Amino acid sequence: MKTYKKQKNIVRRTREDIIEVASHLFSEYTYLGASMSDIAKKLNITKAALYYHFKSKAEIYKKVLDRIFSELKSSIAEASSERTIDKKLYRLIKNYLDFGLKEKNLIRALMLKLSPGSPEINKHIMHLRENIVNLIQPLVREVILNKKITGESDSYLITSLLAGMMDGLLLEYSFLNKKIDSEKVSNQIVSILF
Amino acid sequence: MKTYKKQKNIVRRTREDIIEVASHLFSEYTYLGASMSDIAKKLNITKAALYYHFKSKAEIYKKVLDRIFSELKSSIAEASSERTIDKKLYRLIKNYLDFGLKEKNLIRALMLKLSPGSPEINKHIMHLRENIVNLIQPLVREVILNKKITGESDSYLITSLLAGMMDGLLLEYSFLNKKIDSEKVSNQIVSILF
DNA sequence: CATAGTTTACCTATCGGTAAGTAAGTAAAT
DNA sequence: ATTTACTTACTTACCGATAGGTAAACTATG
Repeated sequence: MKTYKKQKNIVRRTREDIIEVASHLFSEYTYLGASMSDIAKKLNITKAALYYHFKSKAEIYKKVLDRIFSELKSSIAEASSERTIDKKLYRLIKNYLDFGLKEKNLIRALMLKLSPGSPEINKHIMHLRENIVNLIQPLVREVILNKKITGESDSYLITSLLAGMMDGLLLEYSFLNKKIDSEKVSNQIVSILF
Repeated sequence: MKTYKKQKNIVRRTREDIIEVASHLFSEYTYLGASMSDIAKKLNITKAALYYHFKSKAEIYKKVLDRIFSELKSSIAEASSERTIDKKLYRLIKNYLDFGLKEKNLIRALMLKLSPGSPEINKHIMHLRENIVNLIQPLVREVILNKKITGESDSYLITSLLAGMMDGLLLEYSFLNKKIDSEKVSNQIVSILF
């Protein structure tokens, strides 16, 4: 039996480093705009080394998206821990906005289907995107039920509006390089929506 | 002996044709995702012919964006012709949504800074984008003044929210390939916002 | 015949990706 | 303790394909 131990004293985190660096480059220049060479150069390794750790560019990209998604997910989950529904909603919005501001560019890929090219990647994004909507919708439904919103409203549309509003806002502000006061804006959205 | 394509009675509008075709390809595959060869192939001409009409890929792209922008602009302008403020707002939203649905993908480039690469193009988009906000904001301000919206609201934020909501919605629906009932949604937005 | 419009043929740069080689470490057998 | 077998984590050097772009020859038409 041959059990090879992992190397001890050296902290091996090349894979994570690659994802980290790739994350920045993809978010800045999009999937097609950032090349494997670019990523390698920024890491001071060769392109071939990337292919030692990942089997393709698409695989790196998917891992990048997965990382962003899981961060966003826990950020949204945090909101559910609030006690009152109003607070939940407020926290959801604020966390979402804060997250989007931090990850300025990459969230676009996740939200906005910015990956041309392989259907494989599109499918992956589609899947993540659905997950996000599913995270938000229950909370919105809860709010609607609680507030007894007027007839026409359905939770799907409201969720779309809410998500759209947040995404759009983030884009607007990141586009113009404006600062955003997430607390103020969150409050405004809450008061506007319900 | 080479036989070149017949081109006698046909109307020569190659430049417009190029912009038309490029528009579709850019919107479907983004700037980086659509190549000059792709454009040429779809037009049944050669790549070199493109360079007879345009000096670079970037120039074609800018012209494409300009065309989209002017269409959007007149679509927004239409709203101002309505008599009551409520109607204006409704028309603004509906026209914007309808336009966005028609030009599904390209509006993204205009709205969402999807062009990596040359700063030249980014600058161009920035400029168009500002113009659009400037078109919308006066109407929103008018509505706010008229409705005497509650204290905290300022027209810039509301405009951002509105634009964001519309862009976000369009993306959401185009992403999921859902049909959108622009009348219903427009009404919902109006009633939610004000 | 002049010229607008197009094609052919080609350029260089870069793309994603791969084959082969290797220094350095690890684990087990001698 | 040394050797042997093997792994890890790379590098070098290259591949075919394609990118944007250009020079020059060609063709159709007014």
